[in-house]
This record gives sequence, structure tokens and C-alpha cells, in this order.
Amino acid sequence: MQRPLETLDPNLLKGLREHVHERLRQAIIAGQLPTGMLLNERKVAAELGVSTTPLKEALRRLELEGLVRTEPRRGIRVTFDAGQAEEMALARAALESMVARLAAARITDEALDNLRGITEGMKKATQSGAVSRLIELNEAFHDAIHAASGCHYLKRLLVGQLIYDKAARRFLLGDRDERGRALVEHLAILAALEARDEDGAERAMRDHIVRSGKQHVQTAFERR
Amino acid sequence: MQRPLETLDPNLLKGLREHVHERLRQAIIAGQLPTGMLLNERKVAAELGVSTTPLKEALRRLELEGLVRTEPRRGIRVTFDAGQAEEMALARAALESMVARLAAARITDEALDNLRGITEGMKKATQSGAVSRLIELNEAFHDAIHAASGCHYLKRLLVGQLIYDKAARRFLLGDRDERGRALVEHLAILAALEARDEDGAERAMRDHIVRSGKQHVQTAFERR
DNA sequence: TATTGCGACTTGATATATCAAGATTCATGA
DNA sequence: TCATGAATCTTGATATATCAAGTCGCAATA
Repeated sequence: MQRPLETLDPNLLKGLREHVHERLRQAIIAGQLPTGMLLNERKVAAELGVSTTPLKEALRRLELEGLVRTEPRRGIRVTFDAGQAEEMALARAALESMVARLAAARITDEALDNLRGITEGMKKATQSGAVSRLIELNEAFHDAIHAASGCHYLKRLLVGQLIYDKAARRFLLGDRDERGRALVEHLAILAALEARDEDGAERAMRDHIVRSGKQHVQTAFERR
Repeated sequence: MQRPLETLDPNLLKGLREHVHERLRQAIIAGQLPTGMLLNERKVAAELGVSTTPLKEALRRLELEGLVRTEPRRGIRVTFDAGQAEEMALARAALESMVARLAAARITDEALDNLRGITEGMKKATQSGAVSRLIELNEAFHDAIHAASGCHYLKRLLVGQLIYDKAARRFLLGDRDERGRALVEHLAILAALEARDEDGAERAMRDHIVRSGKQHVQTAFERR
């Protein structure tokens, strides 16, 4: 009996411009392309080994995400600084708390059970300091709330407001106190969802994202 | 003595892709390009009298704004429907209420005086049914709060979440009850700002945008 | 010595050409 | 008659060429 074939790597389904966008976004957020740097389309295209067309489209998207600004006939300026990162964290807090509010109104018992399982795992990983596992669980936690809200567009908007990469998350969660704070906050969010308390879920999520966002901004820009 | 020259029309400072973006966005929101329609890049470019390059860039932006979806080798699908419009209204409510919260924390006495003046004008225009004036004042009101918050990026994000055009606004504010509700809500927002009540400003703004957003979705999709 | 104008150069914006990935249609074989 | 494979066509994706709008540097003039 034939086994089903495995699905293709999702990266194979992406075009050049998505790869270019991710590569540049990552380089900006990680500080490899620092604030104020002036990029040149032809040079960046040559470095990446692509033509200017997918690069332009990627740059346009980065511009909408506030990470760069086109200065016609001068170059592309990297604008990702502490102020921009703060505003992006606020945008994310705003959107995530709206999502949490809707999730509190709409969540199923199954989804709550799933979240309980995730937070049990978080407790263990927090105590043992298993940072990679904690990152996975954190993503699963937020993904589950996104799913419960049923808001695909809000989720897509959120993706553009991320201001940290995996290295930054690992760094931040390497701190024991930070792990403790994050756990308490996730548990508060869960409690509000269990109570189907819209105001409570919104507040708990906003407080969580605003606080952890501040941490990310601080570590990203005070180690530059 | 020479008088200073007048500044140029800001539209002259925009490139083709911005004009194309605005034209398409307006056509989608007004229903001229209805939900589900399949657009073809070469045809649309020819209709607009431009090449496919600025059109592609405009389409990419519309895709990020959730109004269309590219189906490679098939066409560009218009995806702006009631569900998408609802999510955009929620996104706007989320962002506007974060802006209002920050404005409540940061607003100056001068800005409050300005808002009082605007709401005085709103009272008059509401009573007299001066819809165009009311639209102007509404924009000034929200612009003033945006300015008070100091968040340029959040303001730029907001622009992409608008789901109505001038015709829709005129239609909605043509209703006397709607004008009354909007006035009450604006006054509630002002009261919270005057009290520098962050939670109150956030709630009042969110309630305002969610409610008026529902109205816009209803009138936009139930008259199709 | 400083200012202004002009020419050359560089860069993003846009136009056009080409590629390639499906989609559609038609023909053939079972 | 239906299913499958091949050929053709259409479309978005990408590459490349060209345009034009500044920018910069240099020379001339006051």
C-alpha cells in the first residue's frame, strides 16, 4: 500500500519577492542594515542575485511596514529605529488585543482545552529554562487565539508588526525573570478567555504585548 | 513687495503608482469593481493608460490591504466583501483606540481647546444637517487626536483600513439619527480626553469606530 | 572668496521584453 | 463516451532597457 507523499516545503511556493522581502526584513531587524543606512537598488539586487523588479516590490512592502523610506534618486533609507519599533509594538498591541477581545467572545471549549495544554507546557518549559520549546509554545498560544478570533486579515496585519527575530526572542527569554513575567501574563490571558471576559482578555493581552514590546525595543536598540 | 508663491498641488508630488493605487482602491470600495471580479493586469494597465509596472506595485499594496488577491497566471481577484470590510473596521477600531489612549496620556491644553472648537462646529453642523461641513470637521477631529498621540506610523497604518468613500459618508450622515449618534460619540471621546482618562478614551473611540464601521459595512454591502 | 549656473552622473520610476507556470482546448485511445 | 495527454494560449513574474529627476562637482563671474 502506497504511503501518501509528503507536502512540499512551503518556501518553494514563494516567489522571489517574498524571499527578498524576508531576507531584507530580517537584516534590518537584526541590525545588519542599521538605522539611517542608505541602500541602492542596483547594488542590493546584485548582492542578492536578483533583478530590481522583485527587489522593488519587496522594498515597497518594507516601506509600508515602516522599516525603510524611498528617497527618489538618492536611495532607500533604513528608518527602523527605537521610535518606529515602539510604534510597531503599539500597533501589534492594538491588533492583538482586538483579536483577544473577539476570541473571548467566540472561543470554543475545545480551543480552551488546547490553550490549557499549551500553558501547562509553558509552565514546565519556564521552570526548566527550555527556551526553544518556550518560543514554540508562545507561537502556538498566540496562533490558537488568532484562530479562535476567526480574523484572518488581522492576523496578516500582525505579521508586519513583528520587531524581533528568533535570536532576540532567545536572548530575552534567556532571562529567568522575563520567563516568569511572560508566564504570568499568558496565564492571565487564558483566565480572561476562560471567563469569556472580553474587556479582561483585551487588557491582559494589551498589557502583555506592550510590556514585552518594551523589552524587545530596549534590548534591540540598547545593544547597538 | 513680492507675495510668496503658493505651494504646488500635493498630487503633483505623487508618482503614477500612488495615483493608480488610489484609483483602484476607490473603484473597489465604491463597488465599481465588485467582489469576486477577476482583473487582468494588461487590460487594467491599458484602461488606465500606464504600463504594468506601476500597476503591479499598486496591486501589491491593495493585496496587503486585503482588497484583492493575486491568483498567479489567472488574474487578480477582488476580495473586498462584507467580511473583509468588517475586519478592516475592527483593525481601524483597534488602531484608533490605541491612538486615543496615547492621546489621552499626552494631549496638551491647546489641542484640547482645538478639539472643543471642532466639536462646537459639529453641534451646529449636526443640527443644520450640513453634511459636507460635518465630514470636514470629522476629519479634523480625528486628525487632531492623531496629532496629539504623536504616532505617525499608526496614522499611516490607519489609512489602509478605510472602507468608505466620500459618497458613502455623505449617504450615512444624511440620516439625522446617525448624525446625532456620531455627535454623542465624539463628545464622549472629547470628555475622556479632557479627563485624561486613557481607558475611557480608548473605550469611547473603539465603541465609536466599531458602531460606525458596522453602519458603513451595512450600507456598502446591503445596497449591492 | 563666495555664489551661481551648467554639465555630467547617479539613482529610482516606468516601459517593454521575455520567461515560465498554469489553464484551456483538442485529439486520441480505451 | 470518457479520460488522459499533448499542444497552445494566456497570464503574472521577472529581467532588462530607457527615462527623467535630482545630486554633485566644477568653473566662471562678481
